[in-house]
Amino acid sequence: MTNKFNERMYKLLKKVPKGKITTYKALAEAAGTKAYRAVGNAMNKNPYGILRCKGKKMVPCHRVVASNGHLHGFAHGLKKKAELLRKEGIEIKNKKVANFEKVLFRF
DNA sequence: CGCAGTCTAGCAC
DNA sequence: GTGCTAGACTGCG
Repeated sequence: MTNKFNERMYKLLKKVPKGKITTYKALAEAAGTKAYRAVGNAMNKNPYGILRCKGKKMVPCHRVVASNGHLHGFAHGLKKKAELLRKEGIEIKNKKVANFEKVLFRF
């Protein structure tokens, strides 16, 4: 039905600059909801996966982590996402964001 | 660690 | 079309 929730997530996610990340909580609250679960669900089940980062619609789900900076079971492999994040300047340590607070983007 | 709260998508009837 | 289940979460006990 309404893609509004989805679009909101993507928009907010796109608002996150490179080398920065955000959390499900931040996205949900920024979207005006408390459904942190729905945020992750939208990323996973919806058409804008990380693989769409080909220059069109870019939804860097890998830039979204749990509230504690921990990389929760992403869809395409935590390892891949960890490397991607590291490439953007985000340090990953044991599947967690080392400098989480430093790279965390606040809306 | 386990339960409750909140929302979307998918499958069943 | 309506109803129930599952899910990449968070907060509290």
